[in-house]
This record gives sequence, C-alpha cells and structure tokens, in this order.
Amino acid sequence: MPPESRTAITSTLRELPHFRLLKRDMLDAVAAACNLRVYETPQPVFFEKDPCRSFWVVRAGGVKLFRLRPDGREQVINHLHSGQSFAEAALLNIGVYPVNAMTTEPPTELIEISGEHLRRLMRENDGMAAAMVGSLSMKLLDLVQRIDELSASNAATRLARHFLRLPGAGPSDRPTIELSVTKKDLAASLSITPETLSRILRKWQDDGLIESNGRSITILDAAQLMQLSDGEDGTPV
Amino acid sequence: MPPESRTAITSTLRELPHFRLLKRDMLDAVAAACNLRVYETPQPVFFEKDPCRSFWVVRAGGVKLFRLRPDGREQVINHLHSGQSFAEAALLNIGVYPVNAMTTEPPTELIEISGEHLRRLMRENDGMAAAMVGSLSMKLLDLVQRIDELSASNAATRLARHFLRLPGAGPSDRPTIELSVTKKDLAASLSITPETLSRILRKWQDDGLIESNGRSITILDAAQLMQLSDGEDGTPV
DNA sequence: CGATATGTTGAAGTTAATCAAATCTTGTGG
DNA sequence: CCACAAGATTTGATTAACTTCAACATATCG
Repeated sequence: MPPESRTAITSTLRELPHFRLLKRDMLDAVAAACNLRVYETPQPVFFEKDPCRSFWVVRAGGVKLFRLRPDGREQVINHLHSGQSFAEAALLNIGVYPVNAMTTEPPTELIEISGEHLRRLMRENDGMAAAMVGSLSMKLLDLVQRIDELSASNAATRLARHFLRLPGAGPSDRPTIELSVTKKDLAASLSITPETLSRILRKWQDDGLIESNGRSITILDAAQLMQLSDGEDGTPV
Repeated sequence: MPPESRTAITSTLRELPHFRLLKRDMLDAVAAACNLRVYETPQPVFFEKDPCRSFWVVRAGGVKLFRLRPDGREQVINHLHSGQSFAEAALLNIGVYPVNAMTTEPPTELIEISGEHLRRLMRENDGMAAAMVGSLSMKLLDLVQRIDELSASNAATRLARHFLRLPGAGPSDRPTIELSVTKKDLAASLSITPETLSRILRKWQDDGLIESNGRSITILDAAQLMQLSDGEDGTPV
C-alpha cells in the first residue's frame, strides 16, 4: 500500500474514540497492520452469521447494517458514515456478525482491523480498553435513542424525530438536510414503507413545514417539526 | 451493614461479567464500598436526566428502564432481573441517566456501585476494563436484538418473538413461562396496548397455541409460535 | 437512449389504537 | 376473614393510521 494511504488511515483512526489516546508510534503500528478496502455501491461487506474476525471503520462513504426479514424486506439497524466504527461488539463477544453490512454511497472506503490486532492492543495498552469502554457506551446510548425513535407511535413522529436528530437541524435555523441514503432506505430504517414516507413528505411540503427536492430537504418550520416529534397531531384544525 | 450482607453482595457481584476475573480480596473491597438498597414495589430508583454517579446491579427482584412519552405513556427500554447490571454506559459517558428506573417486583434489592469506585477499579486493574468491554458488548448486541423485536411489523410477531427469546422456551418443550411483569408492562415493552396483548393471547388460546392462566403461560405449540415469530400470518385459512 | 430501480399517487384493505364498560385481582383496613 | 378500593385485565364497537396493491412518473447508469 502506498505510504500516503497509510498517513490517511492514521488520521482517520486518530479521530476514533478508541484510538484517541494512543501514542503516535502505536497508532502508526495499528495503521500499518490494517486493511483499507474500497467498495462499489451497493456492495456487501459481510453477511449475517458470517464469522467475525475484524471490526471496521468508515473512512469515506456510508454503510448500512440491516437484517433481512422472512418476507425479504430489510430492517435497517443503523447507518454509519465517515469516522464511525462497527462490529466491535460482535468481534469481542460472539465472533459472528449479527447483521448484514452493505455500502450505500460511492466511493466507500473501509478500514478493517483484525480482532487479533485489537486484542493485542488491549493487552499491551492500558488506556485502550478504557477507550473502548467509552466508545461502546456511546453506541449503547445511541441504540437507546434509536429504540425511542422506533417506538414512537406514528410514522410522522418518527420521521420528525429523525430529522431533528440529524446534525445541523437546530430549532432556530432553516437547515437544508442532504439525505445520505435513498428514501427507500430511510423508510426502512424508520420501519415504514416508502409510500408512507413519500406521503408524509408531501403533506409537510403542502403544509409549508419543509421544502423537498430530491434528496435535499429544507426545514422551513422547525418549531412545528418539534411539536410533531413530541407526538402531537399534524393538523389541529 | 451486617457481614452476612457483605458476603451476599460478594457472591452476587462475582456472577457479573464485570467482576468475574477480579481477585478475591479485590472483590471484597468492591463489596465493602457499595451500597445495598432494598425497595418497595413499585418505587423509583432514579429519573431521566438525574445526574448519574453510580451504576446498579440487581440482586433480587426486578427493575424496568423506561422513558415517558409526551402523552404520558411509558416506553419500556428494558427489564432487568437478578444478576444483571445497568447504567454503566450512562455513568462512564454522559453522567446523566437517559431513562427512568422503577422496581417491578417485591422485594427488589439493588447494589449501587459508585462511579468513583468503578473508575478506580478500572485504573488499578488491568483486566477490569476488558471485562467491561465484554459486558458492554453483550448489552449492545442485546439491544440490536431488541430493535429487531420492536421493528417486527405486527403485534403478534413481536409477542411470539418475545416469548421465544425467554429462557427455557425451546422449540421442543412445552415450557410454562411465568411472566415476571404485569401484562400492562409487557405490552408497553412491546409497544402495544394492553388491549391488543389481551386479544392476541385470547386468540392463541382459542387456537390451541398456548394455555394462559393469569401470569403463567404454557406454550402448547412452539412450532407454530416460531412460524408467527417469522412474521407469517396466524390463520392462513 | 433504454433498462432498471427509485419515487409518487390513488384506492382498498388490515391492523392496531382508542373509547367505553364490565369483570377480575390484589392489597388494605376493619 | 371479609368488604372495599384501586388497579389490572378482558371484551366489544368504532376509528385512525398504515400497509398493500397497482399504475405511473422520474432518476440513474451503462
């Protein structure tokens, strides 16, 4: 691998909570030992039940983790983007991937770090395990949020909550959200059908809450979206 | 605190993945430094947004973790029982409880371990952080399961899946499940109404899938329950 | 450009929530 | 031990939300 890739890897890894405290030469050692993989889109990274011997870091692009329901539809557990990692828990615990992983945006670059390597790091490095604890905790809290999101009673509430959780969607601005996934995938990750998603967006647009144009959505009335995200009805009148 | 309580605490703690590798005297030190609290039922343990300075281990009884929706209903994130721990992630990461905790069974005994203490253990003990990583990973994978469960499209599927995940509900036996929570709480944790839960159970009983008597439910036809848990329809005819 | 997948819209059908009321449990004080 | 109150559970009728099915429109990519 060319050396410039190595430096690129190092700088990506440094952003990770796992490795933030690692000393320079240690980090270089990690970077030297991992694989950088470049993917087409969409392309599988691994499948549910595959043996899991590595965990992964997104360097560019995006990955969705999902399960297949018996009827063939996907239940998206999580979407991951640049600077996020996945499969640590499976790696350290059960050795089998509990979900499928598929890239969602070209070009997607993933860094693969072997379990062997990770375990050695944890053995040799006092701070390492602690850093992992922090990072896993964060994931755990994220999933709690996600359960909250999924269990919100109605579709519009789930969508509103999702939009407001996206970065840069503060209550005061009029941010434009650029969807990083297809609406089909977005729908799947909210456990609704693409049709329902389309209808909600259409209604919000008619009501002047948002402006929707392909994958870019501008929030015109964040306050009312907040109301919706609290589980209120859309049209009191 | 009387010494027999201390030994009792020690033996509970030893069962935890966190402490399994701890040396005898270390474990004794932990046990000496934590609080044993006995609760009425139902009684709050802590509230969402309270500052979080400890994590907790269930020694007896049960605890539910939940959020309150704007309409006042509960979304149960998790039910915990003897030998399980909770709030580590919040403790180590954000210092604020992200959920409410309430006891569900009398008598409930909880062991409270301060963050100060935990952090010291992690500093002084090489294996400790690694053990925490393992335990957090498990929780993470559990939540993935739970998301799967919650996002199953219909209520009957969710319930079937829930029953089959309970210990001792193998496909071959005719196990009797003793519900550890009220049906109201069970319904809440599956994101359905008590009415719907009641109707499903009634239907399954009429169809000979189960035998339901108060809080004890005997599975008569596990195979068919499995079918339901895969998202099939109950009555093809 | 043409093929394939994604997105939109309408109509009809289902599922589960809601509302209301009766019945059953459980814990408590007399 | 019994009567009672409070909460849990069950049942029925109604309604709202969402899915499904079908048809069409629009993007995207080789």
